[in-house]
Formats: sequence, C-alpha cells, structure tokens
Amino acid sequence: MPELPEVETLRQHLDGVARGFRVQKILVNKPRIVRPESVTAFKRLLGGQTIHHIDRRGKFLMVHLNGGSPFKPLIIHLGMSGRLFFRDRSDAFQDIPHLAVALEGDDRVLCYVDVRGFGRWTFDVSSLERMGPEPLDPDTFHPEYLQQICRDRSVKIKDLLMHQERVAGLGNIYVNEVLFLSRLHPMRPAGTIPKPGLVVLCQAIRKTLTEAVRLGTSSDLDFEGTGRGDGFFYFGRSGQADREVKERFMVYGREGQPCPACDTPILRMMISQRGTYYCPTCQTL
DNA sequence: CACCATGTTCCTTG
DNA sequence: CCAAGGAACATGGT
Repeated sequence: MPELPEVETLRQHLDGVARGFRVQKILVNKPRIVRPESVTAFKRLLGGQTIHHIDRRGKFLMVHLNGGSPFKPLIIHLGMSGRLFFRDRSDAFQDIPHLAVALEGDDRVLCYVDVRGFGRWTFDVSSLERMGPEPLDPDTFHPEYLQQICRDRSVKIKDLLMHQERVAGLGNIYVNEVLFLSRLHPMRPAGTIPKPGLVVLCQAIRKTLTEAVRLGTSSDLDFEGTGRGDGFFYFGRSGQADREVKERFMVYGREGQPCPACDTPILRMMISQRGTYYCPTCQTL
C-alpha cells in the first residue's frame, strides 16, 4: 500500500474513525514488525493510550497519543504489503491470515495485516529525522530545492527521486509516472537537467501526487478488499477497485502498450533492481 | 520452477 | 565522509 498518496488516503480515513480509540489490549503476532523495540517494551509504551490524531510524514503514519508520553507518537510504516483496518471486537480477528499486530479497543479492533512483513510499528524516530521535504509543501519543496539536490550529482534521476532523504514519499509507481510527465529518461544523470527541466519536474511531482490523493479519497474504495467498505486499501489484490487504480497509470506496468502521447510501445528496464517503465520516444537521454 | 512485486536497511567497494 | 551498487528481509501471485 506504500507510496505517499496511499498513505495519505489511509491517514485521512483513519483520522476520521480512530480518534478516541483506547488501546485496551495488544496482540503482536510478528515480533519483527515492532523492531527495534522488544514486544514487552512496545506494549509498555502503547498500552492504555488513546489515539488523539494521525499525521503523515512521507510514507510514515504518525499516531499521536494521549495519556502517556505526549512527544512520542507511534510511527507506522506499511512496507510493501501492510494493511490497516477496523473490525468489530466480536469478529474472529485472530484468525485473519498474516495478522501481524492487533489493538483491541472497547468495541473495535484495529488490525494490521502484513503478508511480507516489511512494515514497522515503532517509537523510534531516527528514520524520520533524516527524511527529505514533503513534496506537497511548496515552502520546502520547489524547483530551487530540486536544483540544490541535483547539482553536481551523477546519480540517475529516478534513484534520486526515490531516495527518501531527498524527497519524502515517492516510490516506484509514482516516480515512473512523474518521469513520464516530465519527459525525462529515468537514467538521466540528475546534474545534467537544466533549470526549466527541474521546474517541469517539480510541477509533475506535485500534479501526480495531488491527483492520486484526490482520486484515492474520492473513489468508492473497497477498503478491505471484501466489499465491506471499511478497513483498508485498494491496490495489490485483484479486485475491481485495484484494476481501476491500475488503469490510471500512464506507464507503470504497461510494458508493450502504446504510449498515451505518441503510441510508441512502452519499454521496461531494471534500475536499482526495480521495474522501470518509460517511453523511449518521449523520454530521451 | 522462474520471475516479479507499492520498501528500507545494511554491507561492501571505490 | 560520501556515493554507488547489490543483497537481504518474507511471502504470494502469475
């Protein structure tokens, strides 16, 4: 569920339904998720607390809590396959496949399911402290900032944009879309892009992410993938909502299909071990 | 069986 | 110290 738009969609949803939720009991089925804390330390920090509100930073959710250390929010990262949703307390939530963490409240249970187990629940802020600016914040993210991080760098522009210490929240799907919109080849050395190109790139990042959040929050999402409508996420299981989301990508996952701009077949290559999709006519080196 | 998958972190090499 | 490249993590879908 991973990139900024999906996390923001989840944040908005949860912020509206999780405020005031009091953690009565904690179940940790996959201890790896709460690293580096021990399960007992994690439970001590979270037990008895109430959710005050939920923020986002890059791909991280920050769950602010009442009743305990006020400056230590619970930080959640969904990794590649994390899902978060509420179930009734009467449901057999403990039997949900790949349930990694569950927070039991008075009448609901906040369930965290993570098939691959790359996600993380922690109170450790170290990875947040090094994170780059929010791409949707015009005060810190603008063409001049892009110019600053690109200058004198030979790194491929795709790798640079996916580096969370440079820009927070872009991942492998949306970076492909952004580069297509910007007409930039994914392997273009960052330092060779002239200022006008960086202005276009900045605009493409804002447009791509803003539009994805807009679609994510306005669509009738099948949150849990079961048709129930409460729970979470719409991408990664082969349901109807999933297909609708995929259809709006211009190049991601579209190897061999015609470029939306010029009909040249989309190519796929590997960059840093990630599938990279681009139009060889529109995006030249 | 082979290959691919929305991500981060750690290690090695230069 | 920095940058680049790659493997590892764990599991499922096609």
